[in-house]
Order: sequence, then C-alpha cells, then structure tokens
Amino acid sequence: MHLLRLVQNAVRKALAGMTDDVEPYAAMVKATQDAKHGDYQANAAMSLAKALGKNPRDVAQQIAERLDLGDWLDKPEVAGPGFINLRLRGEWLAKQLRTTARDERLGVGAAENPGVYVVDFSGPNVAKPMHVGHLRSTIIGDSLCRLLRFLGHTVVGDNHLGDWGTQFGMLLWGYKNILDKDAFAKDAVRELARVYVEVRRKTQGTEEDDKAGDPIAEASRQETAKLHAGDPENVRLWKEFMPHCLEELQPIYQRLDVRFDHQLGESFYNPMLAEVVRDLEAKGIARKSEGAVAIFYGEDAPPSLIQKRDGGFTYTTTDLATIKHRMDTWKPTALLYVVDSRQALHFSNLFDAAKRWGYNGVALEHIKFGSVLGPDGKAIKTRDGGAVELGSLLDEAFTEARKVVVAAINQSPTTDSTVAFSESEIDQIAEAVGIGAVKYADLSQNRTSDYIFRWSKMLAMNGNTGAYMQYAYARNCSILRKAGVSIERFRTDPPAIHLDSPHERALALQILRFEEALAAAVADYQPSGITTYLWDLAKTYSGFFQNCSVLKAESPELRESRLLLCDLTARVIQLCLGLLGIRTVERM
RNA sequence: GCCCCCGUAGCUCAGCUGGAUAGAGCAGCGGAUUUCUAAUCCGCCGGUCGCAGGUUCGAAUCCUGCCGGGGGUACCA
Repeated sequence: MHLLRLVQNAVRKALAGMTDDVEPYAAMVKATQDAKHGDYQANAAMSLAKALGKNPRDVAQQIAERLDLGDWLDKPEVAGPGFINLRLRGEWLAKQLRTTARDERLGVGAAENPGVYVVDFSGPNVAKPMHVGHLRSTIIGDSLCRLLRFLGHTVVGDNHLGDWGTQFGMLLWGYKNILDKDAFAKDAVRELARVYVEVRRKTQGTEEDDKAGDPIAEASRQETAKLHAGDPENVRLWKEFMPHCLEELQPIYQRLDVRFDHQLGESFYNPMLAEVVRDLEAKGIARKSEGAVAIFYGEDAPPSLIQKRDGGFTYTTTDLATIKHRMDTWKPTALLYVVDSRQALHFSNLFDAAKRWGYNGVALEHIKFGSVLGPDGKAIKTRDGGAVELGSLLDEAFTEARKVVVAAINQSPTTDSTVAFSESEIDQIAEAVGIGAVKYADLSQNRTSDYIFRWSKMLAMNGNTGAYMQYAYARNCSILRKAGVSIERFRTDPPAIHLDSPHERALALQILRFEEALAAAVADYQPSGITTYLWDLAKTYSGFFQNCSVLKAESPELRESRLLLCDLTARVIQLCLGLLGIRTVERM
C-alpha cells in the first residue's frame, strides 16, 4: 500500500486535460506536516495557475472538483494560496488495515521492476583487526542488502576484501622473525593476530610518514613485493594465512549478523589485471605517461594510474577488473559501493572510466558516508591514539547495554517479570540492545554526514534510538501476552478495526505508510528513511497507548480492534528493525 | 592552486527533487500519572537555518560570491 503513490495517481487523473505536462504537477503531492491540513496535500495549483495565467485558488478548486474521491477520500479542501488538502476516509483505512494484517509483508508489494544489485560493502583488510573504520560500510551495506532483498530485488552482497596488500608483508616478516611456533600450532588465528600487532608496534610512528627509515617496515615492504612477484615461499605462506585471516573476521560478522554472498578480495582479481591494462590501452582509454599507464579525465584533472612505473597495479586497476567480473558474472542493473565519502573522487573517476570502457547499461553508485568521530569531534581514536578495534567496541556495547538493562529491570517494579530474568536472558537482551544501539545510531544518521560516537546518546531510552524501538516492541508483546488472544487468528481472520479516536486513526495511517517509507528509503539508499518512519510510528503509538486503553477498552470489540493495532505496530517495528539488521526481544 | 562535503536551538542531529507558524532528543524549567512495562507522557524555554546578494507567488531547501570547518587531489588502498 503505497499511499502517496495512490494519491498522486488520483491527482494525475484529475490534472489530465488541464495541462499537457501533467507529471511534474502530479509529483507535487506530499504528506502534510500538520494533521489539520489533512493527510496529504497537492500543491500543483499554485505553479499550474502561474503557467496558465489563472487564479491559483480557482485552479485548485477545479482540480479538487475533478478528483475521483472513490470510497477512500473525503471531500478535499482548498486552503491558503491554493493548497488542496486531502484526507483519507476512516472506514477505508480500517479496511486496508485488515488486509495488511493478513499479509506477511504487511502490505508492501514486491518491486515492479526487480533488478539485480551487486552491493560492495565492508571490505576490511584481512590479517589485521577490524576497526571502527569498517563499521559504517558494514552496517549500511548490510541494511541496504536487506532492504533491496525485501523489496524483491536480487541482491549479491560482496565483501571486497583487502587480501593482497602491504599488511601481508608485515605478517610475512613477522612469521619469519618473531613467530611463536607453539602458539601458532595451537591457535594460528590468535598467533597471527599477535604477530601483526607486534610488527605494527615495532614500526609504529614510521607507518604514516617516514617509512623509509625503518628497517622492519622496509623489510616488510620487500616481503610484499616478493609476494606480488610470485615468490613461491611467500605465496605458499599467503595461502596458509588466508583461511586463518578469514576466520578471524567471523566473530565480528556473526555478532553483527552480517552475511555475504561472496568474499572476492583483491587477490581474486590479481590474475586479471595485466589483461585489463592491455585492453584499456588497446581501446585508447589509457595511455603511457611518465613511465606509468594512466587514464586521463580532462585538461587539469589528475589522471588515475592503472599501472605504476615499477609495473605494479593499483586499486583502480583492481576495481576495473572487479567491474568487468561482476558484469560478466551477474549482469547487474546496479553496482553499489558502500564506501567512505573520502573516496568520492576515486569512484567518480572509476565510473567515468568504466563507462568509457563500455559499461553504460548499469547504474554505478557510490553510496558514500561520513566519518565516525570521537567526543572531541575529531576522528575517533583510542586513548593512545590507535584505531578503535571493532571487537572491543562491540564488547563495550554489550557491557554498556547490560548496565542499562539491569538498572531498568531493577527499578521497574511492574516490568512483565512474572518469570524472573535469568542471567543468560539478560545477557541476550544486552547483546541485542547493545549491538542494536550501535547499528541504530549509525543508520538513523543521515549517511553523508559525520557523527559523534556516544554511548549515552546511543543507549538512551528516550528519543530515536534502537533501545527505544526494541522497548516499544517488547511492551507490545507484553500487552498481547496479557490479552491472551490468538495472534494466529489476528493474522488470518483479523477483527474489525474501529478508528474513532484521532489517536487510533493516526496510528492506522502511520502503519499504512510503511511502504511509502521504504520506497523513500530505497530511492536514495538511505536507511535513515526507515528510522525516521519508525520514530514517527513510535511517537504515534505512544499517543495511542497513552490515550486509548487496550486491555480495559470500553467494549470487547474495541479491545479486539486495539489489540490488532498493537499487533500491527509490533510487526511493523520488528520488520523495520529487521531491515536494519537489528534483533528484537520479546521482553526487556 | 583546483575539486568535493559541511555550517540549522546551549549540545547532538532531522528537514534540503522549494510550499502553509523551521522539527526532534538531550540539557534547563514546570506538570501528569501508584502504569496495559515510569526504560512513560504533556507543557514551557530556546533558532537573523554561517554572511551577503539573486531566482520565485513562495527559499533552510535552487543559483552566485564571501567567511569558517573538514576532506581529496599521478605511482598507498
């Protein structure tokens, strides 16, 4: 039930015959900001009147009169300079809601034109611990995959691992020089992680600026070069390390509940790079310059190198090979890259090059996002200036959430705790709330802006937070449990809905806006569209809950009706959180 | 130098394909309510939407310039 589209269609029909160029005017329909202006407003009259040289209120009146109200619209009102205020009929809303209740998908239709989306996200460098830098890509990418999939598209989630980079040089040097063989035999993953951290520590400070001076950094670089040159020993070790490196990532992905369809890293494309360069040169897209091979974009724009003077390839080469492979393999309609905004120039160039290479029939999108900042507003760091590891961040999320959960349970005498919370249940709740808080805080942010990472904000029980939504869900579950009704019956033979109070009506409308919200979210690849909707739903529900007694409703019919509203609200919340990759708990 | 992004309430952020008095949470102040989970709700306070022009019936939203902050910019990825 895409309400907005429904209203737009009606307005479009009414406009037909009034102008030749209906579409832009039909698009001027939007949800009202204030309920006193109805549910939707059509704003076409003002600009149309201008174009026709007529009085805007007259034009508005004319559109209003031509509207086919059917059984679902109240008589429209013309207001102000020429706004047309539209209000949906209560009986119709009630009817739609019963249909929604019977639907697994809660009224959301499958995409009319299903596409194939390859989503490139997460992309950590293996052989070193994941850190906050990977958080946003992982969370946002996962959510977009879930959303696209739910809307009926084919989704290929691909983790483009950094598995061929300089970190392996450090690991190789470490393996050869400081490995604890017993520890490696016992727990290879752990020992390799230790070795990496140790080598990194030894070269610390020389990492960014003055690498050349450090002997270990230099030795590591040579190990990398040998690996890339095909040195049998290093290639053998690389192959031995890789499974351990992948295994090391798993606990994080498991906790985040993130899965990939493929994990084709840089190494996978390595054998294809020479051919890519040859082809681009042959087609005149790339040419030799200053000893390297480069693709140029314009007079004063810097080029991107696809082969360095020393013969090595760059990430542009790999990315081009990746595009080719993805196009050949999955024939996608869109390639989405969920990557930090700072790579905007790279992607803009990459897409330009890909199009010239012949990949025109695919949407190439850089789904960019801002940085995670510390409380000081600067890039987030640990106390000693290092990168915050994702593992410890998630541990902290659990610990912080557990404090909040325990405090809440203890101070809330009426918590639905006829059965006491066991320690393990509290752990489970804390994990769901903690991880959910991190995800929700991230996803509720406008993707493109930076945000400041704060536990107090993320775990707040008021406001637009994951915990609040999870709580709203749990509260609903509690009511339905107490009511002792059959949820099954609600979903197969739902009771009649009564929308007598404005709070009930508002809630009904908000539930039916679900599809509209998802459409808006997917249109610009913004998961925050879902959280904004959720937050509105939660506020509307809160108004309902405050003013309409459910269990003690005035009549059995009203009780049933309100219980169904509760069940629907809970289902929408659960589904939305699910699309964000956030778990719900039955009670908390 | 050139390019990109950002600048909205004390703080953190929405809103940005132009629309009716600019919204939320936190903080501050004041209330409700012995609750269907108070992990609640309501009200008040608080903004020249960085500045200056322009386009428009209408601009936080579009355009230009300036100021301030961040990022990127041929051999890392």
